[in-house]
Amino acid sequence: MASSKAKRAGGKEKLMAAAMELAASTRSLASLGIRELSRHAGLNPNTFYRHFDSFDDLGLAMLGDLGVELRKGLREQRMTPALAPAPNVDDPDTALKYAQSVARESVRLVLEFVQDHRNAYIVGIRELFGSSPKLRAAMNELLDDMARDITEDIFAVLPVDGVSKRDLDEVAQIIVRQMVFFSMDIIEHPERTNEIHRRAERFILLIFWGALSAWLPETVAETQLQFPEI
Amino acid sequence: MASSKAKRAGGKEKLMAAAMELAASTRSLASLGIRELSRHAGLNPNTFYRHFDSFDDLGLAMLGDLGVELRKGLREQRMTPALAPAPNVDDPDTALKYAQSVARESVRLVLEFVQDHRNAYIVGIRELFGSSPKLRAAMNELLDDMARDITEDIFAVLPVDGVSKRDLDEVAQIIVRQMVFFSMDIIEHPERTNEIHRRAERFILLIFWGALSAWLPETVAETQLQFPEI
DNA sequence: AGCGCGTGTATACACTCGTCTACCTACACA
DNA sequence: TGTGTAGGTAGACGAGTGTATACACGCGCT
Repeated sequence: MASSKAKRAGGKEKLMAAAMELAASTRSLASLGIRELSRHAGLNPNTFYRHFDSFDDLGLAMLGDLGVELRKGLREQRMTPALAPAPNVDDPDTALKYAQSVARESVRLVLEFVQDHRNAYIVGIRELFGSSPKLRAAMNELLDDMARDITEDIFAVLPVDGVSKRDLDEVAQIIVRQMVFFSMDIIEHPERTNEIHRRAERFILLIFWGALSAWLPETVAETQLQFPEI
Repeated sequence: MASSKAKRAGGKEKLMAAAMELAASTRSLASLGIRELSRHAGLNPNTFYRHFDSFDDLGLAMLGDLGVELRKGLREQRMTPALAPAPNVDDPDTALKYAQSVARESVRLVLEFVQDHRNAYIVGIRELFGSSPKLRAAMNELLDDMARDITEDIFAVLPVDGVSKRDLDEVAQIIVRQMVFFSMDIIEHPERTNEIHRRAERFILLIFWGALSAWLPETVAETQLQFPEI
């Protein structure tokens, strides 16, 4: 890779990087011009055709990259500090503290990732509701995959009886989708980071609280659990 | 209005209608061309300049229209059938049924509105995450206003002690935002209408269930309320 | 009657766009 | 050593773009 003459030095990557910059700061992916893009990448317009058939093509490549990086980044850090000590689910107090720390840790993880990959995220979210059906579908799939990741992780750690994977997945999807909004909030208002983290944590605990009360009412009734103040 | 010669016949409205069609079916608002737009509206390109300074201008006008129509449509139907009989909040069973019918009615209302205003919704949601900061801000404001509407309505009907308006507003915002996704789901998959309605209802009940258990735990503990099967 | 103004049109100019054809160069491999 | 091929460039074409200037019509004034 990377020859001495700086010739074969990955025009594809340059194009994708340029596309990310332009799409994040200026407009949607589909509305970029081939010439504008190549100009920004310091390449000849025709080079685009060497690597991509269309802008959907380029978009799919970018979302693919974002997806693997995101899921990898989240997965590899998921089973760490907060989750390492397998909790005693029967003791309500530790279970609550455990859930709270997991929520806090997960929120921190995602939102920091967002800020570290600002441009990629902007493009991704934009295309989630953008004009290209292919990109919309790809982005939706990515979100659903993330939800499934969450579900599996939870199931692996807490194989709760009486809660179907299907129900859990529905909740996970709700969370992932809501995080899209929180991500956008933090991108647009980085100065409100603390508030946004707090709201995201509250939301997650709230929905799990609802799920717990709905699915395992006797557990909640028996133990006088108190929703934490956050 | 509307002269005999069909001359002064509202080019502004024609342009906005054409913009809605094009933006919904083809691409984002900002990437429309003036010529393309006017052509689609059957007007001369320069006519655009008579009415709008920029595409942001046009977008703001469209979102403004969508906003008043949406909020009006929802408000005027809010205090109807399901809510008319003021419920007995102290009787858990009727309270639950009440909440359930409100949720179902609200979901139906919103999602039917979405399907009746498909194009407007597509444009609105697209610009919510689009490239124009002004339009993003306007759309976010619209959502927050809707959340405030909900909060006020709930407070008017159920002035629950021990629950702050601020907390309730946070939940309302979560709901409104999640409904954006459900709206998109129903636009993209109208054949799954029933499933999507069910999921939306479940979500709303779930989050309220969580809020109830979190804020008023004794109420839930005292009465053996059961989360409904839906 | 005369005038101003809001609205819509016609034409023209300079520019950018996507894409086609042709050419160049470095590497892989036989 | 020769050759095929992937990656990158150059130039040109016609079509479409934003917008400026100038013109046309109808209404509400005074």
